[in-house]
Amino acid sequence: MRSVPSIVHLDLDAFFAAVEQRDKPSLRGKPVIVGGVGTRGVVATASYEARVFGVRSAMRTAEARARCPHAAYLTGRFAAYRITSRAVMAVLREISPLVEPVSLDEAYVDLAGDAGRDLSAAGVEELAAALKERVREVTGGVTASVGAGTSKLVAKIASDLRKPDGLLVVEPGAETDLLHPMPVGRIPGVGPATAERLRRIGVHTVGELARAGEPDLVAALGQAHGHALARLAMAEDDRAVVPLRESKSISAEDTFEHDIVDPALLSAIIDRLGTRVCERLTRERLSGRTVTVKIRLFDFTTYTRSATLAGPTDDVRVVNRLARRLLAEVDTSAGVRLLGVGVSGLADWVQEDLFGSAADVDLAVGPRPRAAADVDLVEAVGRPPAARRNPTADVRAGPGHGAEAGPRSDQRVPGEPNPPRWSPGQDVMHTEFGPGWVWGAGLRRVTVRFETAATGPGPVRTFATDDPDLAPYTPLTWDPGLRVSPKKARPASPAP
DNA sequence: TCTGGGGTCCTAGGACCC
DNA sequence: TCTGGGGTCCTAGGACCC
Repeated sequence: MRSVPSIVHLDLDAFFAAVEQRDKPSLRGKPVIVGGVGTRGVVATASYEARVFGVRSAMRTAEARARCPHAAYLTGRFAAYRITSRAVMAVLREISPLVEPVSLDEAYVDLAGDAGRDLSAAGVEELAAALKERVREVTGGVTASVGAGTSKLVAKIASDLRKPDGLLVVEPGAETDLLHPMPVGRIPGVGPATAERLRRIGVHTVGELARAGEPDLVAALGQAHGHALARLAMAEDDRAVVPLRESKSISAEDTFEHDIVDPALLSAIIDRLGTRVCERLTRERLSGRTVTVKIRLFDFTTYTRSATLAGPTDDVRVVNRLARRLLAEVDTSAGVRLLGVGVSGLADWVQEDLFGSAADVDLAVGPRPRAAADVDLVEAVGRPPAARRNPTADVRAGPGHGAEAGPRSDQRVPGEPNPPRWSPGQDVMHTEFGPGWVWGAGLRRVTVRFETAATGPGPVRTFATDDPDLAPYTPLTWDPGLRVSPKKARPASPAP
């Protein structure tokens, strides 16, 4: 927790609905509801005029229609929201480079770091008031609620308290007086399930939460959640404002107007969803190893099935084939309400499929080949730019980093002992398995020397990427019985 | 006419490795 | 041959957020 209220939280009021009212003057002053308009739709955003009738986010659209039949019901125009959001984020970055967008309509700003700034409560309030005015200008009239305080928690709660179009700076030292009377559900991260568990141990307010012992909270909520809430209740929150968050998964899902039984149709939908995901992967220059299929049945029971490839891919054929296989693991004969496809385990480099085919990759489901650090790399060249996701590879690093070699997971024989590993000081690694991988995250060129028992010193092969910016993930095949020579026995560097 | 779509983080158990 | 602890990876599900 800081000594000055230098964290600002900005929240655009009823954002989607506000953009609609801005673009269609006839909607101004009227209830506007943005969300799914079908029979299974839910409300994404309700304008304040609609909230008067009790319409809320996440409410079924059918119920919203019952409460507020005269409202305008609109599906989202996300391109417009995105453009408006970008303009707001740009305004925030004029104030400080430390801007963390939480969603299209929400962001934190860290004012610390600018030594010359007046970070007194009065100074921050003046800045926030000017900020609200700038946001209104650049968005064409969309209003924002702004909170500021000594932590993310306090800034967020402050902006919540003054919605809509409000401003609150919480003075340092006043945090617990503000928080303690509140119901626990006001703390972000405390939803219905957590609130119920807390109620059962007699905790209803943040003050009671602060007085509860951490051991009791951990027992009721688990280690991470219990510990985090015990701290938040005492306004202890040192979470940083993180300007750049890397995405961890990309997914697409669809709820159907009517439940689907036809397997061929389900398969076709899986393909469509997988294609959507891969298009995004490609556009964002990402690839991923884990494919997940989500299946919601007619009765809302929900299954996920996932499988992890030996190497990352953004290949729509690979993703779709695997997704269809995962779909087949679940009995869908009674009707499917929702299907989803996701890819996680993201890397920001694309597999260079130099020696394999998509079909090979598809087969290579299973854990990534385990590390055999210090494998016989004759030479490894290339360090990725610091900005890239994969940190600099250290060829001599331990498991999980740098160069690895091992059998392809799909080539392992269950029950058989694991293949030999390379260890420092070892002269020769005998490989008795078939096809193998050499993997060098962050490397651009990898040279491997082979030596066979039969032929003596064997071929030297170099694997490289075309794009100097990319790391290779190079599946290569070597012959059973091949021996690999150690680094210390290497000859002069071979030409690539 | 019950319950969206895009995400993140956590837990727990099993496999496997050292 | 047995025992065991710690760590990582993978899978499935759940809570939560906007």
